[in-house]
Amino acid sequence: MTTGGRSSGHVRLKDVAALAGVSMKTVSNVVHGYQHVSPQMRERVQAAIDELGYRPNLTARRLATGRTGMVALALPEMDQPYFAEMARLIGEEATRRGYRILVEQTLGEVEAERAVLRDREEGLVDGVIFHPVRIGTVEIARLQPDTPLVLLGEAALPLTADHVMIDNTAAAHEAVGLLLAQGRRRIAFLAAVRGDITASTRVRLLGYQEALVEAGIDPDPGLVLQSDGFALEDGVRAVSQALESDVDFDAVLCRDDLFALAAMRALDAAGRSVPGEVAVLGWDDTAYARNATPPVSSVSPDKKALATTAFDLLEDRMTGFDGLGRHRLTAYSIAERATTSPAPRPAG
Amino acid sequence: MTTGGRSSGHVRLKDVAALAGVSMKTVSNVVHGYQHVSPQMRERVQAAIDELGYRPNLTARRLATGRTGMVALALPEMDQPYFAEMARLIGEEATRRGYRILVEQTLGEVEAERAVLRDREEGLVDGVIFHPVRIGTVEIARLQPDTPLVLLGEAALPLTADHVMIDNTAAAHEAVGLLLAQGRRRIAFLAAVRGDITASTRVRLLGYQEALVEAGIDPDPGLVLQSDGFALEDGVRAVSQALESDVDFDAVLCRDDLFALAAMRALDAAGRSVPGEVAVLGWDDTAYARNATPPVSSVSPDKKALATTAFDLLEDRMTGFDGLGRHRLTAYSIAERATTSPAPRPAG
DNA sequence: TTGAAAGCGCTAACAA
DNA sequence: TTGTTAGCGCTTTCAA
Repeated sequence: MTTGGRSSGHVRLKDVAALAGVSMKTVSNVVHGYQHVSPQMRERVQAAIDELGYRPNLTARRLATGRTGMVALALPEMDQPYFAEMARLIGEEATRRGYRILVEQTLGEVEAERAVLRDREEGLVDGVIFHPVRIGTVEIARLQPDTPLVLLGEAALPLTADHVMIDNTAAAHEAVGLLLAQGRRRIAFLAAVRGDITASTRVRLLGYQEALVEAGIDPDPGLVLQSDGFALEDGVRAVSQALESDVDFDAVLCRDDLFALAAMRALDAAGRSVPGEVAVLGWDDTAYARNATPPVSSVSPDKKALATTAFDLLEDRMTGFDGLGRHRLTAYSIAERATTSPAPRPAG
Repeated sequence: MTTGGRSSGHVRLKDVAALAGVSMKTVSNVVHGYQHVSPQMRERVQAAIDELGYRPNLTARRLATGRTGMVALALPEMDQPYFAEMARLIGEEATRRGYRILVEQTLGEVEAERAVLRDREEGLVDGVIFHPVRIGTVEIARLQPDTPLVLLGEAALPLTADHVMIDNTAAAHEAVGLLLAQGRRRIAFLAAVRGDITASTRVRLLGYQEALVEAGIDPDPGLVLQSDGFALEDGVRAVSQALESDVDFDAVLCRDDLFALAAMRALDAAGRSVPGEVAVLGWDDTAYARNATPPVSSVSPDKKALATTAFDLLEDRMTGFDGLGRHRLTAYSIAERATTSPAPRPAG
């Protein structure tokens, strides 16, 4: 063993073979830890590898094997806490299983989402985990990618691709049930963005209604608060306006934790106490909710389970499974924190 | 033009050439939009491409060109807001320049960081953008990767690799200056994690001291608050303990926005008003700070500039530049929000 | 302007 | 157990 590695640019398998005086196959065997290699042979080859500082060229290996060892993760925005947390978990899962992650940000643009399916990942990755927000079931089915595909989220549920999510309707139902059990009666739903009702909103709204009706309460359309966009300020404005128009509510279920923070801010500005006068319940149980003061209650999808399940399904397909799309529901819970405490405390 | 694409598994360049009755080179020319191709030829080939639904195999292209079109982004954790936001920006920058991003989470583990340099990215990516937290200058210099490398953060500044950061000492200096200008005199520094003083902390602490001395104030070691870890709870505990031990301070500069939230929570629990009794200043200007109520002031590195500069340097190297490491400082500012307002309001 | 063919570096079937 | 060699699919020099 010499002092490692000439800093030369390219050391090829062939070079190692030449130096060790063996065939490429033998070197390959050593590189792969193949069983039937005599110890002395192994040592000789390893010495050559060390001396030259040889590293296999992964691209070449890929071309030869047809396996890339990479999985694409396509999601709207990496910096939204929910997606950031999912990305982290999926990344960890990937590492555990020997894959690497290629991230594709769609930024919620239709074209970018189409591109994910259409031509972007060709031969580049072994599979794709995709959280669409714009394109739906039909289009995905039509684009028929031949790369294994697993979908996340509520936007698209084609029969041809695997899919994982939590039961949003049930979760919303349960969330409202919790608020009802705590004595809330006028429960607002801060979820809809004007002119842009997402699939998630739709299914959650259903659960919201179900729970109310079940409790003998007539859903009041005035309690479905609409915002002009997805930013914090949009949420604040929506809640503030409701407050100013004397919309009467004692709880608000929010589309995500950001909107829960928005509700907190609007309520704070209006001098309403939380949870005394108004309970606030977020969605996704992200760092936003956990780290806020007071800590915000939130519907908590089991993100680890989502990540694991998605990868399970994907790995099936990457290793040959070719059946119809499978749909999995993973667990969720409701993280009860300070903003939904049942014991009202006096205002201000 | 027939109805597009047989759903066959593999369509090769060769197949297109055969169908169009031309050579592979011609097909390749069309695929690449090469100038000198007669219109009728182009049309004929394009028809064949459409008919077969041909998509170039990127892995093969890579092997042939030696260019992968991918850049690795190695960072500790994708779900920490600062890194999430950087990842988003770098991702956008990559898209803009025609690269894709391979994300490598080191989770702050030494071995993972070593692996980034050592053998993980060989032939897989054209370059690496790496934010180390564990390994330092010397080790990076020793590992000498032959892949173009640009470093982010304060941990390592080898002479051999490019590097981008903000001037942390100056920023801390300026931050403390701002607090002083607002009349604060007992400024705490919530930055150090016991037994794990990071490079960032070190340089910021320097700026903190400089500013105090400049103002004729003797730095009080008791005002350097130490936590037991990086989590919110650790920060809360550190601040609460200081409060309980009657450490007297009227401002606290935090190592990151999470610790600023921690300070807010501890202060809130102790009934101290912010910014009335205590000003709070975070670091990184992440969504945590922007979306909290009240909005938290924060030292704001120009993340866009960091991302752009990092990519500029990297692209230089990927296209042949091979000089010594270059070091760039990018802009920062201080985002003044509600927690540092100079006008104290009454408590409670 | 288009064609032929030699790689890119590795893998794996087949031989020895 | 080790060696030979034909691909993997695309690019690109050199010729035509």
